[in-house]
Amino acid sequence: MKLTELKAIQLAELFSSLSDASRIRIIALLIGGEMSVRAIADGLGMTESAVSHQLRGLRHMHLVRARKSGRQVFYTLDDDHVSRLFTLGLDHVQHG
Amino acid sequence: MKLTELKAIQLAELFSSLSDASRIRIIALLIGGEMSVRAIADGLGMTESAVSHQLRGLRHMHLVRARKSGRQVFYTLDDDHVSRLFTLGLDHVQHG
DNA sequence: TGAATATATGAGCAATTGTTCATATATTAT
DNA sequence: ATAATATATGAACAATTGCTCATATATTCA
Repeated sequence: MKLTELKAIQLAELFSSLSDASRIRIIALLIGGEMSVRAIADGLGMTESAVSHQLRGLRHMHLVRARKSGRQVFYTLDDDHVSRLFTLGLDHVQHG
Repeated sequence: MKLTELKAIQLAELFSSLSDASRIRIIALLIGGEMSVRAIADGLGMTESAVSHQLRGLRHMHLVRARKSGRQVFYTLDDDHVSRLFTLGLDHVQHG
C-alpha cells in the first residue's frame, strides 16, 4: 500500500496513544461512559496528576474529549473509531 | 469496560508494535503482499539490520509471519486483524 | 573447501516515555 | 478576602526504544 511519510507518522502517533497499559485502562473505563479525572484516578489507583498527563495526550490525539462542569472535567471517548480500535485489538489479543 | 491488567498490558503491547512510523511503513508495504527483508529495506530506504530488528518485534506480536525460502525470508501480514487495524487507524487519522 | 549472499542478533548510545513531586490555575464555599 | 477542591503543567529522573555497527548463522555457488 502507498503511504506518505506524513500519514505513516500520524498513524504511528495514533497507535502510540494506545501503546500504554494505563491509557488502555483509561479508555476501557471510558467505554462505560463519561467520567471525571478523579473518578478515573480512583477507579485505576493512579494519581490525578498521572491521569491528567495521560488524558492530555489522548485529548491531543482526539481519542477523548473534555467537558468542563464547575471545577470538574468530564472525559468521554471522542468518536467510535476509538472503541472499534479497542475491540479489534482485543480480538487480536484473544485469538493470539 | 472491565479489563484485567494482563489484557491491558497485552493490548498496549499490540498497539506498541504499531506505534512507530518505520513499522507502519513495513506493514503498509506488506499489505501489497509477501516481501523479502531486502525488498522491504530497499523499498523503505532502511538498512536490512534495522528492518530485521523491527520484523522481529512484529513477528513476536504475531503481526507478521515469516516463510524461509533458500537464503531469503519472506514476510506477510499474519492475519486480517492487522490490515483491519491499519485501515481503521487510517480512517481515524483522515477524519482528524 | 572457501567466498558470497541473506538474514539475525547483541552491545551501545541518543532520544523518547511515564511517572512523581511541586506548583499553578480555576472554581466553589465560607 | 481566604480556604478548599479539581485539574493542569513543568522539571527531573529511571526505564524503554530504535538505530548503527560489528558479528554470527544459514544457505548457495564456484
